[in-house]
Amino acid sequence: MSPIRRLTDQYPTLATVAERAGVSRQTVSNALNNPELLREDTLQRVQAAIDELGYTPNRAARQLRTRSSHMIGLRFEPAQEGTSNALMDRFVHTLVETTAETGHHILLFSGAADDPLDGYDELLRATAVDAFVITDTYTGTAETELLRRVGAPFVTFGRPWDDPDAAHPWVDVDGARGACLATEHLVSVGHRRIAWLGWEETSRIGEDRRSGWEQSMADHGFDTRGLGVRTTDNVDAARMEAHKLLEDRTVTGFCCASDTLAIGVLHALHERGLRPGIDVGVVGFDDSLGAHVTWPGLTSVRQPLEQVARELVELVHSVLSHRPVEPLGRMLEPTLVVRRSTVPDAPRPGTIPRAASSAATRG
Amino acid sequence: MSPIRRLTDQYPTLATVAERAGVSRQTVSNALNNPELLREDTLQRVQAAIDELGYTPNRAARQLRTRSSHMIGLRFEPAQEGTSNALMDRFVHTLVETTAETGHHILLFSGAADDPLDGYDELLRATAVDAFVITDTYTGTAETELLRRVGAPFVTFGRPWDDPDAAHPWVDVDGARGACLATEHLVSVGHRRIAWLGWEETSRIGEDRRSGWEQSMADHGFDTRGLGVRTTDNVDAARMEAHKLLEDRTVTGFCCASDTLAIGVLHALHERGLRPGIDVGVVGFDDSLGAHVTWPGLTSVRQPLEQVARELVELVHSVLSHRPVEPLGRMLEPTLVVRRSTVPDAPRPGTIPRAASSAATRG
DNA sequence: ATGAAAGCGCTAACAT
DNA sequence: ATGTTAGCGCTTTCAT
Repeated sequence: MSPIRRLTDQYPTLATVAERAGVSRQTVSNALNNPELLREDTLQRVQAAIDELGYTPNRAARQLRTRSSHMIGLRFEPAQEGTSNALMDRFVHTLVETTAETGHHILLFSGAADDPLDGYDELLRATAVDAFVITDTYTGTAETELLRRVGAPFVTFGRPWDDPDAAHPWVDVDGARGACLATEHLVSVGHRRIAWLGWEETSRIGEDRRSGWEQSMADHGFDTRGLGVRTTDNVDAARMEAHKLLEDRTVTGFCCASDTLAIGVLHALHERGLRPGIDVGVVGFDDSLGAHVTWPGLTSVRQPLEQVARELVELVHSVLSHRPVEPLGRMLEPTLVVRRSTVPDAPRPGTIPRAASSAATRG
Repeated sequence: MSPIRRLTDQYPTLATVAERAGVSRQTVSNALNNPELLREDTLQRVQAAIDELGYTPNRAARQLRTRSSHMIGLRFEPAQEGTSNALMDRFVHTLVETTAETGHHILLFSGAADDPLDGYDELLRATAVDAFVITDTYTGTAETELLRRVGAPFVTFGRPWDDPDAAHPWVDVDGARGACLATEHLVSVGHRRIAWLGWEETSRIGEDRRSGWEQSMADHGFDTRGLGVRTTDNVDAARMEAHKLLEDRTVTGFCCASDTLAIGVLHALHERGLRPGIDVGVVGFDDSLGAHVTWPGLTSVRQPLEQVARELVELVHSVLSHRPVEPLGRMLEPTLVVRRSTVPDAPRPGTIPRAASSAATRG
């Protein structure tokens, strides 16, 4: 239990501790950073002084000397009305916890919405961060090119889609595999005519996911003609596309690129008096809040965001310690969360849990 | 346009700029921090050198000297399975953007789940943050007491419920007013027998919201006996309570403490063949993702989280510059977002938007 | 209006 | 195994 100390006091410094322990400042520093250099009894004496005084090294001083801030930068995009990083949340949580294990912190920064590079350079020049975690690789390669050019350490959530020269470590989740899991699940509960409801063709991630459905269908020898539909990621757009597809009464399965689209399908089923999970099977992608609470519960592909975060942190540490990373990329497997939109007797929908923060609780 | 510079080079320092501009280091420092001290032509020469070299002051050095990190700490709670700070997201976004305007950044940290104080003290001793934003005031006053005791600057999202001695600035949203809005809305569309479905009595926020419903009902002279129910914040629990309430066929309105509870009510209506917005009106609280996408769209109380964030940042600046804050607390008004669960011809449910980050998009 | 000197708290390099 | 010296890049104070 460290003693209470007011901010207006000076916090203890190395010198304070050194005097208290009757050693030099350097010895205290060594006790912290190279304890194996100290004799056992000296170490204990120093440690006692540190505890008594409640000493914690001044980050600024350490950072100035070592040129390492122990900060990892994460750009938090400007919020747009209606957007939400609900999933990001699981990811960021784990990022914060994992980096904390090595005394690192996450520094959130923003940048001009129209400039993906804004913010990075300044933090580097100010030596405010040691490395970046980038989560926007699907938008293009602008950030990664910039950071490579200036030699800044970084890792990405997302494979380098369009950049064969990329040499940075990355972690990604296999979207095609996710769609494959979804399709196989629909087949296993008896569906044969399974539609794909996905994003526009310009979405790399969307096309990747779609390829999993195509592959699965082909493996079973099922015809996909007329069953693959692309639209905007919107409940109502999906609802309307679903109505069109459902005019073909043989269509009984929907594999969707997102929970939003899947929920649109559920709306269409509702309007037609079709029973989700009984008459028609629907699978979403994200395992978002909507999948948890929507009636009657939405089966969805879930990404291992926690594992993504942990592996990214591991990669950051490798990069910072100049350890070679081999292989450069790690592809993780999504899983399927089964609910009543495909299996009638699956558990009931759960909660929008009261989050740990009051902002969520009160919301 | 600043020149490209590799990390392996040294970044330019004050000395570099001074040499380039033919002045002393101090003059460059003044150009940055007290430009009014310089002669116009000197200032321009220095500014030109800064631009040419792409100079940005080293944060560590500045921080060591000024004892100000320009960091604001925000504790990000450990993630628990199934929890989500979906709403936090809007809040944090705005926090990041607003603090950026004055060159501040948000530092995310974690702490042991079982110790609300963990993490704060260490950041203070390390002089890693200038101030904290606390979002957990409903859990108790442990953090605020600690920070007050050590004299650390902080502001809170949430009024100091149990702490008459609190002297810190805060911003909160009037939950009672939100429930009042919801109740009045239900009355305005013709409901008279309006039930309250809320949290357990131990929840201060829950009781505050409930009081708004009670007040509104009383103002209209409506009887609330048997209509106020408390349960856990869970879709299924709410579904079952709703069924009980709906056995009284005169009950046609539900005012809920959360979207989760409201969605549970919608499930119950569905199971009874009752039409939301036509036979029964339902209002949630949060305007969460679930409210956006759930069928047929959920009317919900929305908190001005963006404004909360902006006001908190303003308060932080006041505290840091020792400006007196008067009044200490600011209570903001929620608004009502009307959807089809109360008004049949309201706009259709929208999207779970693809967020700006790939983590969300891919999720 | 500009410059010189000192020092924030730490650690790397070297000396003992 | 421990101590001494120097200096990271900046701003504050004081001198010019």
